Amino acid sequence: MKYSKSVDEKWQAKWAKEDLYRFDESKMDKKLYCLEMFSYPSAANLHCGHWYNYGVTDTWARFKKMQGFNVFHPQGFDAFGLPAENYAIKTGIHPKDSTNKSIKTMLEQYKNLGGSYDLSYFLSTCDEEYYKWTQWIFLKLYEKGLAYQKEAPVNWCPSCQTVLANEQVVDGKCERCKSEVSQRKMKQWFFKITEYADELLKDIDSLDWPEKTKKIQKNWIGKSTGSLLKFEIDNGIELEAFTTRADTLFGLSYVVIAPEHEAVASLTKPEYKQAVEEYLAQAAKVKEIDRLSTERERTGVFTGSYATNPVNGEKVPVWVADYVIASYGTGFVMAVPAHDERDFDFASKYNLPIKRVINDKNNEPQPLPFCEHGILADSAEFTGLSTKDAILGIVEKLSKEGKGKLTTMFRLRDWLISRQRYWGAPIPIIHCEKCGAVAVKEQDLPVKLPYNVEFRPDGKSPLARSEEFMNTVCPKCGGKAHRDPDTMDTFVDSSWYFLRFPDNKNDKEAFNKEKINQMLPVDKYVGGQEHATMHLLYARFFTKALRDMGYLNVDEPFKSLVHQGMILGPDGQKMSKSKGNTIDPDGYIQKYGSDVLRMYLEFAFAYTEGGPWSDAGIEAIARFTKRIEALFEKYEEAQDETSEMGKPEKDLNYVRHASIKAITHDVDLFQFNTSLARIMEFLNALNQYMQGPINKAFLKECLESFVLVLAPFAPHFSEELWESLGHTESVFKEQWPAFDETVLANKDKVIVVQVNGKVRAKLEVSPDTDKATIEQMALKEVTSYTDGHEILKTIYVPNKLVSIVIK
RNA sequence: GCGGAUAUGGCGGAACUGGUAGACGCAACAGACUUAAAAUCUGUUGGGACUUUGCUCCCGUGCCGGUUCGAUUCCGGCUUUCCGCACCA
Repeated sequence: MKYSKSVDEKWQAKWAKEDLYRFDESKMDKKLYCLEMFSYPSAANLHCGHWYNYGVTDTWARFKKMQGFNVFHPQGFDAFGLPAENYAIKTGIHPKDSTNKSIKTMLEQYKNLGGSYDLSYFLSTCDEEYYKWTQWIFLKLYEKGLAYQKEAPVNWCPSCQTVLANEQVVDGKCERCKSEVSQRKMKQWFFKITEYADELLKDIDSLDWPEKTKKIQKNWIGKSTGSLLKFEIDNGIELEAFTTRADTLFGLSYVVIAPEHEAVASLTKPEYKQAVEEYLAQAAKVKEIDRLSTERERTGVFTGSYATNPVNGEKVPVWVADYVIASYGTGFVMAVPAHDERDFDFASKYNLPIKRVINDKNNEPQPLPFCEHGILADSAEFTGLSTKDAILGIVEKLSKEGKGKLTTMFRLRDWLISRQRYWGAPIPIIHCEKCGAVAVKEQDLPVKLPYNVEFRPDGKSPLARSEEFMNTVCPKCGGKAHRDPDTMDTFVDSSWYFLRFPDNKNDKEAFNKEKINQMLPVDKYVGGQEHATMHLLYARFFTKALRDMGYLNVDEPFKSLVHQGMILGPDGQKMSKSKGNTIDPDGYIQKYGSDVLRMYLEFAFAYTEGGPWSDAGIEAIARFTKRIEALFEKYEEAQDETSEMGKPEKDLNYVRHASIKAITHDVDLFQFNTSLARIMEFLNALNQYMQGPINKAFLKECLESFVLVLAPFAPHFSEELWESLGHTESVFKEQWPAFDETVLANKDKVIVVQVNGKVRAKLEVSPDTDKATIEQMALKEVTSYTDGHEILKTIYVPNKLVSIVIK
């Protein structure tokens, strides 16, 4: 037998014919939901990243199937999105046509990859049967007050001609096309994810996710505890400021309002109007990216107004400055130059007073600005208190007068979901002149995307130009009305697809409650870390919102999460067409077969790390498969020379069980590289055994164990080997092999003897030797080191070592 | 700036809860087979020392220090690279 691509094809056909990977909905007690983040349909071949994600995770899924789990392993497509639309603008090929064509070719390629998918659960987010329910969820969120429309400054990408969510802006640039994002005021739809900020934060701790991802998500939500303090302005209005350091209130020397704040005009005194207006105009011109820079010098102007310090009645000037962010907190802050770096710089520049009110923990004055916690100074009755106690004391005093309270603030903003583009799910809202924004009736869903549309983007959704689409009647009053021309962010589609998979054919509801409660959470979710603050956060939000609306009973969608690393070009650089260092997996499958590619990716890297592609590495795996073939050929020709279970048999049996144990442990943890290393060791032991007289029945048993542990790593190849051993059923119907602890325990142990921490001898002892005997043997072995020295103590670690400490 | 991760042979990477550092593989070298080469198989392979070439000794997991009988692993302080956040009050 020679493993090659034709072996792949043979078994792929058999699997399909047998429907081998069918999920059994009757055995829910053993269900295991294994999911890779679904992919975007692309016209190009699968790239290394796809193989690394889908191929390698498939090994885990197959392993679990052999362990007796009823594995649910679906496959689908995140089919809406900008690339298809941009492609349409360029070529004139309709997104629907190009997408469906891409899906077809990609499905064919997923087959080549040998994935154990049950395609009867297939879904594609651009299908009407799917986006109907995306729209339905929008309506539910709208009913619940979790979807709302507001006019707000939004991130505008001039190249994509659409608004972006905060999460899609990276360093002031569009995450997708890297164009500089500008600010525009527009009326847009938002999802109130901030309503769930607290729970989203709190539940992170319960997740089996990479610590780093949890940290990123926590930071993104960005909870900070502090207080809201009320400042009376001399024009009669009251403004609230958020601060984490209410203890510094006696050091207040001015307050600052953000330029975008609506109260700016009302509190600007006439004689300062010109200066303030000039400043606002100038601030508006500053590019978002510059404004984000911490290097930039802080600027501002005095408004002419004064605010009253709520704790002591002192009047302080009100300034406008763009170092205050309008969208965080209240857009209005108190400034304590002595104990805040920004305020210190600003006060120094504009000659504002700087008053020390915090000393260090030993109550010693420190150079300013001193931003740490400490002991209060010069703060009336609070002098001498610690920062912590002073915050409580001051806020308590203020709260009695209705001027302050403890609170929490989040960095997280609401999720802007409107997109001025065509290829997405239309927002199911109708705008009526009389009734305003009116929800489309549920029975009228889906709001279908019209096919005949002019794609040319001009800042408005292409749908806005489609008369056929736009013109409709108001569901409330029956009068003339028009549809919302925007579509939803594609992250909306992917925020619930894992809920649709288990019930993908349901035409009555988005998913059946009972079914989804049994199927969720996803037990193992595998995909890139770049989704830490977008997809993974949005999907959690949807799950919690749908739970609160009574559609399911799970708190978290993804119980356990794994991020695959990235496969780099052979030069160690990120693969990119412009660098010319891309690797096309297709050629390698043609040459070696898909199992070789899969095993190469598994063996060459730590899964969560990834690393540079190496032709020598894949060649090594090809040799590994050849060595296996050679072994099996040799076995077939071998004579049965002994029926004994002598030392060679016992040694091989030990390696066999030790390998099974190690592989079982490692695959479970996504440690494929070490798993394959153990399989190689097992192979080496088999080869060594075959050099002596052969007990053929025993050898066959060992070869069967070998094929069983190899099967998830090399599914096609293993089927072929399994068949060659005389089996007629698929190896994936077999149980994952068990290991025998007694075989492992009965092996002689090597005990290391250390003297003062250095290895000086090794003992080989039988497993039943007792501690006293081992210590005696150890002492005898190292007399040349211990002679003439006093032995202070002896440490014995069972099965491992004896450590002798001498003077 | 803040937060997190990372650092191990020529290379990819192992090392369970503090217990033989370098598993497994690549590359390299030597040998076998061959007229020869490729392929294959076998062996060696972290560095150094030697007036005992050894079941030898010393050094060695980014750097400096500490805890411990014993540290790649724990603690403190640096450095590198990568990542996240970044005027968040």
